[in-house]
Amino acid sequence: MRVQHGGGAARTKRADARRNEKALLDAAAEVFVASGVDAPVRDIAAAAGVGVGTIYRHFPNRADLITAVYRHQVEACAEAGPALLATEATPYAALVRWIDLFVDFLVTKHGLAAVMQSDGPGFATLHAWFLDRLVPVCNQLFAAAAESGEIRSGLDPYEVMRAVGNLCVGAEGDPRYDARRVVGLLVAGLRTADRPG
Amino acid sequence: MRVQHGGGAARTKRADARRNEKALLDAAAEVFVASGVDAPVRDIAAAAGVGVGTIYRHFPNRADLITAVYRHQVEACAEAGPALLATEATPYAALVRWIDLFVDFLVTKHGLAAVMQSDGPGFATLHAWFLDRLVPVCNQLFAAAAESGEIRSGLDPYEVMRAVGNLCVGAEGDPRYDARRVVGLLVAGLRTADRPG
DNA sequence: AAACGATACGGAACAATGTTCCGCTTGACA
DNA sequence: TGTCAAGCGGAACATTGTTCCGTATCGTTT
Repeated sequence: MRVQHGGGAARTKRADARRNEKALLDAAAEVFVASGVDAPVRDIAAAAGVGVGTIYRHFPNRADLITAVYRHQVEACAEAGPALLATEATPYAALVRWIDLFVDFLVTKHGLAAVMQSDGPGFATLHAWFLDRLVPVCNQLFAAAAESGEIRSGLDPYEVMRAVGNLCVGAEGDPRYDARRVVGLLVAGLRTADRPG
Repeated sequence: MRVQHGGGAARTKRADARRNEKALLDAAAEVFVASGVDAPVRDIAAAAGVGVGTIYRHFPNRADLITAVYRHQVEACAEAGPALLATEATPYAALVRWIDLFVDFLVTKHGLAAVMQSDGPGFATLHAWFLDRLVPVCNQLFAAAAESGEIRSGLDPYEVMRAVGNLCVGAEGDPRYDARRVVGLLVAGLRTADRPG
């Protein structure tokens, strides 16, 4: 008899399936580091020692695999927002540090930023998931920094997050382009024209 | 006897070849408008009424075709720089208007911005050509605006141009993301913290 | 006008890559 | 141990950029 059955509860998965899923996630993470996020599906399958069919059984498409690989890190970034707000001297300082965190995350994953704004069918999911998770956090930081008069009001967190993501595209491999620096410029543009103090 | 021969002068091309090249450029321009810059090569060939081989005879790869299609518009944008500097009230105003021009150009060509930062082998050419032509113009505007104390000094035109290009990626199709607005934020970040007047 | 050779053309064929399909294998449970 | 749904491997398919080569065409020469 099944451990769980019916009633809408999650079905137990076979042991080999669980094992393969983990192998896949680990292999994908390694391959992404070595060859970039746009590494061929076949390479990932080979690295995990499974067939391509197995990938697609666990992850409906490439984007879902990418999502799964980075889920924890995005989660950590999201959770860092409120923490920074509590820790830093001012809301604006917290905002700056949080965006730094996000930029570091994107820039250190070869090609992740590029894939984030790809308009392929499956990537909409990835895109949406990232933003759904992070935009509310950004919104909270914006609200606090606007409240303290350090940044303009009326900024759209979604739009700014997308802008920051876009600015991270193609960093790495071009010593003349520093994503952190240009994001710094953008964040400077967020400040109120007339600042208190 | 050949009209021109030897001595390094350009070889005369056959009449049908010239005709096909023009047909190709016209067809490509139309297809790009209708289906985006990432339209399949076959579609362009079909629209021009030629075989794919003919495309590759005239343009070594997709990127070269794209370059050829937009050459005139980029040229016009480059030439607008000095003109604006002469026309507008202040260098900063000229800079703002010029960047607007560039953003409009990128945003109205579906997918052009996206392809600009693709790291494919052939796209390096496209990328390089755009920047080679526009960075000096930007540099001139920056120099003037820095001179008048309206923007920070030490800004790298190449880096800022790339940033603006990146910000244009994926505009269109997302009513929540307005490239012009976020570029405005970035440009605001260029201003000196302490402005005269 | 006819012949000829270089130029150009068309589209089949190749390579890379995401995705689907299906016959075979295997783990879980009776 | 027998059964069978869950799971697996990898061949096959679809799409797209690019190359190749046999054939057609243009421009020149006779």
